[in-house]
Amino acid sequence: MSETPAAAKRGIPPKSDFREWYPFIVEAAELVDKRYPIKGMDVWRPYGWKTMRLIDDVTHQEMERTDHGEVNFPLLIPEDLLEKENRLVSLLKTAREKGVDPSELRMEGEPEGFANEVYWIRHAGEAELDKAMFLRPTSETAMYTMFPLWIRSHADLPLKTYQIVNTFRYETKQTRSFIRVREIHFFEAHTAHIDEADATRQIEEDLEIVENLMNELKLPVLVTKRPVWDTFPGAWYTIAIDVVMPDGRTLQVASVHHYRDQWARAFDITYEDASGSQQYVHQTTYGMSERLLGAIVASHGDDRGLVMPPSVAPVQVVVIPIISKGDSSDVISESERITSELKAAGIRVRLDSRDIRPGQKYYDWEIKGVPLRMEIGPRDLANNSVMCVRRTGGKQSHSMDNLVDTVRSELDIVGEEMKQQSSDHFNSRIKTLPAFMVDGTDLIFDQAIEKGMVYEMAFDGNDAEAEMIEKGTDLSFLGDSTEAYKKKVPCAITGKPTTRRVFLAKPY
RNA sequence: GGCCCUGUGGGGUAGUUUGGUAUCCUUGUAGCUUUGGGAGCCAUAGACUCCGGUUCAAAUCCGGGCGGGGCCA
Repeated sequence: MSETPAAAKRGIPPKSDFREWYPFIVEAAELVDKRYPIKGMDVWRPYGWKTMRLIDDVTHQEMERTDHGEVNFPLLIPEDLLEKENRLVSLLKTAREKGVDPSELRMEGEPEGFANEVYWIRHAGEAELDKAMFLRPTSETAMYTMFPLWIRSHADLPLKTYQIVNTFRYETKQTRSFIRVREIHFFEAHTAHIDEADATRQIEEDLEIVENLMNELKLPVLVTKRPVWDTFPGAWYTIAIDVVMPDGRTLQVASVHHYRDQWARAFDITYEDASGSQQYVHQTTYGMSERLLGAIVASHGDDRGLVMPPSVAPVQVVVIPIISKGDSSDVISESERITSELKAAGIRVRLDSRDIRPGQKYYDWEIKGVPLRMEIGPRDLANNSVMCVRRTGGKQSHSMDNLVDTVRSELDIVGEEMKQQSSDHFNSRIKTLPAFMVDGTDLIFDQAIEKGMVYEMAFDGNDAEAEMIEKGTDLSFLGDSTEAYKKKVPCAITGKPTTRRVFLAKPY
């Protein structure tokens, strides 16, 4: 990919230099302003916030469709609830360790959970508080304090709730807009069920929601069950959704957790079943964040700027009048007319009537990723036509008649092209791990491991063997693909036939 | 968590070694030209991260805070 002269003039780094391109583009497209003086806390600008809101709209629609109720919990959580969570997490950790062969154990993980990365509130004015509070890093403890009050009998189940709120994590590592931030625009769904099987059905519904959403955003994803050592603290298992970024590293954009009745036991969430006895509920959670926007920026953008999926583009169509001397009033009035016609049809359209040259306008809207540009000049007017330019490429004159239909189909084409391009990239970044031999703790590969790739392999080994592969490849286990191999394949390390299909990658 | 590097107009930079007048590009604004389907010219605006120290004098040297980047665990 080479830098276009126009892009160079505007100072846009080529996308192949992703580390430079990404931070430049999020500011140049006016998604955020990073100059706010706290690390990892960007200011959302109107264009960025509108995009996020449109992504949230899709989420809301899916929640509505699946009968989740929206709630809104307080930002602050009292200290003792965190201790409750920590006790649960360490209890589970111990249990997990007991159930596994010690030789297979991995000596890592974070027994403290979120404790080290929460923001504390210990004072009100100068006075120290009797009861310290913290800013939610996620809302399990807050919600599960209320769930026992809401759940009495089996008739109250399933309880399906969600909220879209800001959460806080004190990140010490390098922050990056949308990808790693300290104040997170967060979506979390929390459900409670009558038994494990019903909770499992919820997990399936969640994955269906993920599929719908990713289809709207034109993002191909890896869906994997995380390895035990990478499971969310307190979860029975975790299914994570990762996007493959332009540099081949993966970005986790969503995760779904099956808690079984583990949290219910810690928070005493019970219901009375049909026979009159008390039972613990089984719970799930489903989380997503502004990383979705980060993935859109990274996946679809090009050397000239962003490319917005039509479903969430704040401006789907920009109308640019090409003014010429003399009879410019016709061009302007016609531009206004088609703008209101499209607006009336529910299309997000903007008329750019600024008194600057058209070329300047093209650059501005290109960098913002507007899917469709319509140019109207005297020549078009004479032919009863408009010039349509797709952000994904292609320029075509269309009749002014049936304009709404034309725009809809042009937007669909942009969406299809985005889908095609992102899945081409996705497929080109996934390879089968080359065969290797084990020499002590070293791995000797037939072919070199390429940087910037996601590798898949058949795997049926233990944790120690997994760790050896991670060290030997300098990649991390994402986990078991939800789409296993159809036929049994020999495990890459033990040779045992297995259908387990594992992905390895360098995660963000 | 440990170690190293770094901070100059809105954005990107030169200058820091050797202390004294801050460079260029971009952007903004005004104007000229072009009369507009991705132009050019001129003028102008705008900066040394903060606090302290050394010094006649600090962007420059020293210490600390805050911010940014990298490497290791």
